[in-house]
Amino acid sequence: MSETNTAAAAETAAPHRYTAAMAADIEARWQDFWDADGTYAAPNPTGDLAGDPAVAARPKKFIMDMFPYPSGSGLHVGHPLGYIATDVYARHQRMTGHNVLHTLGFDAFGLPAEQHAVATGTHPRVSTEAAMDNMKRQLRRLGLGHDKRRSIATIDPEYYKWTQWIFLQIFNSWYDADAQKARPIAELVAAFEDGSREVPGGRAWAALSEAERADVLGEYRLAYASDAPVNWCPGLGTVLANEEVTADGRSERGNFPVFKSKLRQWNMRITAYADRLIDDLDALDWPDAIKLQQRNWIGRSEGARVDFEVTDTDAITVFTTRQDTLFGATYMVLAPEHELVDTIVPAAWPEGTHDVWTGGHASPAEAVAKYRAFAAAKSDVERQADAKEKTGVFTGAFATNPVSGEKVPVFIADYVLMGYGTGAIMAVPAHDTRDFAFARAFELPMRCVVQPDDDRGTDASTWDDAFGSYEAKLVNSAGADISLDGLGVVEAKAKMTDWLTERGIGEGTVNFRLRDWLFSRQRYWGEPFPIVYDEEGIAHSLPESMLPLELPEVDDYSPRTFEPDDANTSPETPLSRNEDWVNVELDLGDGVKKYRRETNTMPNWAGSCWYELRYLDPHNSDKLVDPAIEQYWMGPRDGMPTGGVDLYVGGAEHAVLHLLYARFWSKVLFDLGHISSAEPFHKLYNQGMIQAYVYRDSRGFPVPAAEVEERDGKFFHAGEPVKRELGKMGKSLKNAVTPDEICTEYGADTLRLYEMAMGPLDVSRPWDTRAVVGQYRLLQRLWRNIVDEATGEVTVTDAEPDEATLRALHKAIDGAGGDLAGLRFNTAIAKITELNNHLTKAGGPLARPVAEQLVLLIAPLAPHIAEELWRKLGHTDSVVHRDFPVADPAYVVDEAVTCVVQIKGKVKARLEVPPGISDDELEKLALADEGVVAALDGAGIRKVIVRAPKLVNIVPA
RNA sequence: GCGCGAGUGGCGGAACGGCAGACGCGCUGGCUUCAGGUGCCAGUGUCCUUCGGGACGUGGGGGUUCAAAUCCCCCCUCGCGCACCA
Repeated sequence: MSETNTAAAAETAAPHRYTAAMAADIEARWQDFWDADGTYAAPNPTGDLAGDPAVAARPKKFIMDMFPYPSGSGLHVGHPLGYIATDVYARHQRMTGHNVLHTLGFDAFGLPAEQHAVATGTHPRVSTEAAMDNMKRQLRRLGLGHDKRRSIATIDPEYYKWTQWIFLQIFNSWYDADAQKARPIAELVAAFEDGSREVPGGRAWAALSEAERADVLGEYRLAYASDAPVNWCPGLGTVLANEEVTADGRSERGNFPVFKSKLRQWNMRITAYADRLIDDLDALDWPDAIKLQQRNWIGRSEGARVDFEVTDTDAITVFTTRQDTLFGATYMVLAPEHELVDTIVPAAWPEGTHDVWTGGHASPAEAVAKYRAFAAAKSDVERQADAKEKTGVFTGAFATNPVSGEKVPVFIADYVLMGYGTGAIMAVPAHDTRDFAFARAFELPMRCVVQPDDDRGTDASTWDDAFGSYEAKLVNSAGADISLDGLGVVEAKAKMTDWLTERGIGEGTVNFRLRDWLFSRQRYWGEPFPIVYDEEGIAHSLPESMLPLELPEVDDYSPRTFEPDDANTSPETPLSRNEDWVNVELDLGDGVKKYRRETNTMPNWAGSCWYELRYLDPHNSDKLVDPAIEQYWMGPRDGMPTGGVDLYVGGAEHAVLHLLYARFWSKVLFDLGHISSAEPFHKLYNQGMIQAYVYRDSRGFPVPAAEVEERDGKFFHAGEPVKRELGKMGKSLKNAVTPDEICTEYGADTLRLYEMAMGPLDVSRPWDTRAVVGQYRLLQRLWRNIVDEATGEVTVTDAEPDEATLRALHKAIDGAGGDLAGLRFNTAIAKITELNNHLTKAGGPLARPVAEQLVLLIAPLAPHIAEELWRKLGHTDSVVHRDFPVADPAYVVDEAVTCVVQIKGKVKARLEVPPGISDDELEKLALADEGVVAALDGAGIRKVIVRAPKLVNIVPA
C-alpha cells in the first residue's frame, strides 16, 4: 500500500473512519496534551520533583531502557522495539497502582559522534545535539510516556560534573580486602601514619617523600595510572579496554588491528570486585545467558601457586588449576615478556642440548632475544591465527619440580600470556592439550599421572591427545614425601595444596581472567579527567568546587590517527594541543601553584555507568542524588535484597561492557555510603533484534529493499533477479524502514501494536511491512465498534451486555492483564483481538461498560486511540491514570466446556459439559457416548484417566 | 574446539505433559465498487473421502508416559557467546 492509496481511501471512505490521517490528528493532539499536562511526571518523595503524595506513597516501579546513542542517521523501526515494550509495561504498571518512573536520556559522548563530526567537519556538540533533536522528535511521535523532566544527556556539564565527581570518589578510595569494601584513601593514609598498617617497603610514612607517598597510594587507589601493556589501536588513535577488543584482536569500532603497547594510562581496579561481581549475580533477575557471560568474563579459577626453584636465589612462581598433576610437570614455560627470563639465561647451551630446543641459535641469549622480537612483532590478530602452531625456545635453564625433585627445562613461548596468572606455567603435557601440542613439537617427555578411563593406556607418548578428565584416579604420583596415587582429582588437589602450603612453596589461590579496566582514551569527545599534575608530576584531584571541569572549545578536535598496521606509534591526545587549557595556576589548598591538566578523556562507558541514579534527582546541584529519593526508587526491599531498577530492557550486546562497569561503579558508591543499592539493575531483559531482508544483486551488492518485487517466490530488482537473505536493518544494507514512514502510513498506535505483536520480545524476527496492516485493521474495527463511521457519534447503549460477551470480555481481561505484566505482549494483543473480533461478530452497539473496559484494556498498547475513545465516551480524565480492568472470576470460566474423549490418546469424541463436572460423572458420560462405545467395539477397559472438565482418556484392555 | 540457545503451515508465531496450528500476514471465493484500492463475509496443515468422516502431522532416530511440540538420550541444522586464560 502506498501513501496515495491511504489518502484516497480517506476521501472515499466513511467520513469518520479510523484512517492514517485521523490517527495522525488524534496522536498529535494527545501528545500535546500529555506534554502540557505533565501526565507522565512521577513524583519523588521530596525535592523539586515532589508531587502528589498519594501517588508517591504507592509502590514504585522504576522502568528503564538502555539509553540511546544519538546517531546522525536517526532511528529505524528496530531501534524503538525496547522503548515501546517498556512503555507498554510502564503504562500497565501505572494502571495497576504503581508510581512509575519511566524516562529516557542520551548517551552522547563517544567515538561514533566524534567520527561523524570529523567526517562532516562539524563540532561534535553541534552534530550530536542535532542528532538528539531528531531522535527526540522521532521518539515523541511514538507516544512514549516519558517523564521528560528527568531526561539527561551525558554531555551536559551539569551531568558530567557528577561523572567526574564519581571518578574522584573512586580515585580517592582503596579496596580494603579484609573488610571486603572500598574505603576513603584518607583512612589508609591515617593507618600508615599511626602505624596500624605497615607501609609497603617497611619505611615509616613520615620518612617518605611526597612522590614516594603518591607511588604507594597509587598501588591502592581504585583509579590509578600505570605503565602496563595496553591495547593500542593506531587506526583509531586511542587505547582501548579489553572489552572493546574483539576475539581476533581488532577494535570493536572500526575493525582496526590492536597492538600491545606499554603506555601510561588510567585504570580502574575492577579486579578488586571480581568476587562480589560474581557472587551478587545470584540475587539478580537476569537472563541466565548474560549471567553466564559475566561469570565467564570474570573467569574465576581456583587453583594453587607453586614455586619452582631455578637458581639459588630465584624461583619461578606458576599458577595452576591442576596442582594434582604436579608429578606430571615435565617442563616449564614463561611468557616471552617475563622479567625472570633475563636472569636465568646461562651463557651457553647445556651439554647436548637438542637442536629443536635451540632453534638453531648459537647461545641461549641470542635465541631468547630473537624469539622475544618475533613474539613482540606479532599483532594480536597474528597471534590468534597462529594459535594452533606452538612456537618457543629453550632458555638454557632448568628448574626443580618441587615434588619429584626432577630437573625440568624452562622454555619461553607465546602460548603463555604475561597478563594471566603469573605469566608462567608448569607444563603437564599428558593432561593439557596446549602443553601436549608443545611437547610433541619440541620432543619433550610426557608423563601420565591420571589414569585414563578409556583404553589408551598409561604410556602418554603413544596418545593422540591429552587426557583432561576430572573423573579419574591419580597414578605415578608417589614421591619421597607425598603420594597421590589412587586419589580422585578433587582429593588429590586438596592434598597437594596442603602439602605445598606446609612446605612454604605454594598455597591455594584464586585467579581471575578479568583485568583492570583501562579507563583513559586519547579522544576529544569525552569527559575530561578532574586531575592535574604538579611540577614533580604528582597527580592531584581537583576539589569538588572546581567541577565540572568543562571540555574546552577547540578548533582541532580530531584524534591523531596512524596507519592501522603501524605498531611503532603512540597516541596523542587532542586536549594536549590546547596549551592555554593544559597549563593552569590553581590553589588546591596550599597556595597558588602551576599545574598541568590530564589530557586524556574518559571512555564513553563512563556516563552510562550511573545514569539511572541521575534520573532520580536530575537537577540536584549539591548531591549526586538525594539519599531519600535514591532509597525510595532504588533501595533494597522484600524480594529484592540488592535493590535496583525494577526492569531494565536492552540488547544483549552489552553483557560484559556497560552492564559490568555499571555494577562495579554501583558497588563502589554503595561501599562509600552514597547509595543504598549495591546493584544497579535488579531485573534485566534482553529484547531481540528486528531483522530485515537484504536483497543482493548478481555482484553481491545490496539493492534497495523497497524496490524489490516478488513474483512466484522469486525476487527481482529493476527486472534482474536478486537473492534474498536475512540480516540487520540499516542504511548500508539498503533495507532500513523508519518509524516515521510507518507512522505516516498507519499511525503510531498501529506501529506500536505491530512491533509488540510480531512475537515474543526476547526473540529476533524479521520485519514485514506488509503485515503491519493487520494491526491497523484491529484499530479500525475497535473504532467502528464504538464510533459510528458516518456520524462520528458514539454508539454504545445502556442495555445490559449478554452473557457470552461478558465471558469474552473477562477472559480477555484476565489473559491480557497477566500477559502485560509478564512482558508477553504478543499474546496480550491476540487476546484483545479475539475479544474485539467477538464484539464485531456479535454486531449491534456495545454496552457502555464493555466499551469502556475494552478501551482501558488496549490503553497501554495503543494509548492515543484509547484516550480519544475514552474522551468520546464522555470522560474528562486521561486513561493513563485509570485502573486497569479487573476480571470477574465468575465470567472467566466458560458456561460449557468441550471435553475430549480419547482412546489411547487419540480423540474419538467431544462432549459439552459444565465446567464444574465431577470426575465420576464425566467418566460415566464419556463411557456412555455412542462414538466411544462404537470405537471401543466391545473391547474391555483397562484404565480410565479423567481430568475434569477437559479430558477423558480410555485405555482399552 | 568448548559452552549456551533454538528448530511447529507459504510467512511471523500460539499451545499448565491433556483437542497442535490461537492471533496476524498472505492466499482463495463472495459482497461493496465503473475500476484499482479500502472495507465487510466465508474458507485456508497435508493426504484420502461415498462429504458422514478417516489417516498422517511440531528437524531426524530412539525412550519415558494412559497421553509428548512440551520430559530424557543420540544425531542433524541454524544462531549466539568464549576461544592458547594454565
